[in-house]
Order: sequence, then structure tokens, then C-alpha cells
Amino acid sequence: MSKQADLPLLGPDVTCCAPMVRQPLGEVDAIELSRMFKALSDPIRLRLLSLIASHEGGEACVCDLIGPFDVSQPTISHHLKVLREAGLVGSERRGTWVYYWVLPEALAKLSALLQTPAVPAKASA
Amino acid sequence: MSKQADLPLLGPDVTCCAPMVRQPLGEVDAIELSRMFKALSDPIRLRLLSLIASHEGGEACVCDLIGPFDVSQPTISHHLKVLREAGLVGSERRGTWVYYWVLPEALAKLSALLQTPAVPAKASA
DNA sequence: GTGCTGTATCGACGCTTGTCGATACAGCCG
DNA sequence: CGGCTGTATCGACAAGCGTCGATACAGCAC
Repeated sequence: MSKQADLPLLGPDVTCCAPMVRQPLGEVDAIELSRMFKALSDPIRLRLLSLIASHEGGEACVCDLIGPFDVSQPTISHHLKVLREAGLVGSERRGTWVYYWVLPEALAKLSALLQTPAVPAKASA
Repeated sequence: MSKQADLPLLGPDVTCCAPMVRQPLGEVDAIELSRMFKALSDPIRLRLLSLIASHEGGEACVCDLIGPFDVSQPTISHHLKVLREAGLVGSERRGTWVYYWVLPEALAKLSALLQTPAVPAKASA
């Protein structure tokens, strides 16, 4: 459906941060990263993010994001704000509607951070 | 230092879940994933995780994990419990000491989930 | 202008979370 | 056995978070 469906995924090439399994995270980095993970720590926000990212054109109007959930409009608005302040999405008003899109660098950063070394034998036991 | 330093990282090959930017996350999946991200949403837990993962041999004794932090021993113990219940680490008592290690599949799962499509032009502007 | 629709902010509420000190439990040593 | 060290649990507290209804703001239509 959406044209992005066949694009390759960003691999380790775009790794902006070393994987956290390589060396201990610094105190300051940990605080910044924890803020991003906190934004991902709510089921509604996770679904909002994937809904936005997988929406046609890579962006979605708030009006598209309210229907799928059982919570009130102010609550959705609140969650979108959390995602925005965590640097995970961008937003813009266009006339009557407000559009949100994912900031791919942010997701790539977290993804790279969680990259793991090849699984040892223990993992397959 | 540690022998894992030169191992290749797990790439998209081990992707067990489709990236969340491909299609909307289901309600149930979102709940399970949010639990894992919640475990990562605290700076101390992030540092604990990277400390464990980057420790020699891929595992660390609790006694190694208390020193680097300014919080009490019960607090560290609490955070380790959160990481364990989220499925991010495993643990085992060996005599007097308790050892923790990272479960690579869990990190790989989250990493794959956050994989992003190649960045559009907008990202470089 | 007035009214209407889409979105954000506000204030309040209950629940969860991070932290602590105190204490319990597990295993070693002598 | 008794005492000691390492780790986990408990109970309490303050702070943070998700949710709501009410309301304010922004832009279109008429």
C-alpha cells in the first residue's frame, strides 16, 4: 500500500551510538535515553507511533489517530505531546488539521543502542 | 578487553517482529512491548543493563552493580527485579553471590521493532 | 462578523513508581 | 553451632503519570 513498504531498513550503518552492550552507558546519556524509552513505555503511545509511521505518506492527522482508541481526545493529545517532547515525532498544523510524523533518526538511535552481539550458545539451549 | 568486543552485531536477520513503522501494532503486542520499554525508562536501569552486558564474561555479580550508583542496595535490587520481570535479564545464585546477564533475544526484539525505513529527504534538511 | 469543527491546555483525581530504612533470608567461615 | 556478608523483601512515603471533563484556542464556512 504505502510506498515505503519496500524500502530497505536502516542497518547498523546508521548507528549513531555504540550499542549499550559494548560499554557502560554514561550517567548523562542514560538520562537522555531513558526519556525516550519512557515515551515508548505506554501501549497507547506505542500504537500511536506505529500508526503514524505506517500511515500513508508517513504522516497522520490527529483526526486519524483518535478513532482507534478508547480514550478521550485530550488523552490522545497528551500522548502525542509526550512523543513530540521526547523527540520521537514532529508535528505541524496545516489549516484545520495537525499532522504528525515519525523522526526516523530517533528510532534508529534507539535501535542501534539495543543492537546485541551474536547470541552465545546459552541462548539456544 | 572482553572477547565479545569483536563479535558482529545481530542485524535485521534476527528480526523476530516486523518493525513498528511497517504496520500498526496490535493492542496486545503493544501492551507486552510497553512493559519492556518501561523497564528501560529509568536511567539507573539503563546503566545497570549496559553494565551487566559489557561486564567481563557477559554477566555481573550484584556486588559489582551497587558501587557505581548513589542509591541504596535495596533500590538496586528492586531495579534488577524490574529488569528480570521484563524479560531483559536472567539471574542465578551461585553460592554467596547472585549473577545477572542480559537476554540478547529481548534486546534484539526491541531493536528490530525500532528499525526504520531509509530516511527520506526531509531528515537531512 | 457568527458559528462550527479540530486540537491543545487546564485542573483534578486515583494509581503507579522510585526511594528509603528496617528486616528477613541464603550461604560461607570458623 | 554462631556470626558474618551478600542479596531480597517489606512497609511507608513523596513524586510522577494516565485519565477525565471542562474549557480555550485556531482556522474554515457562511
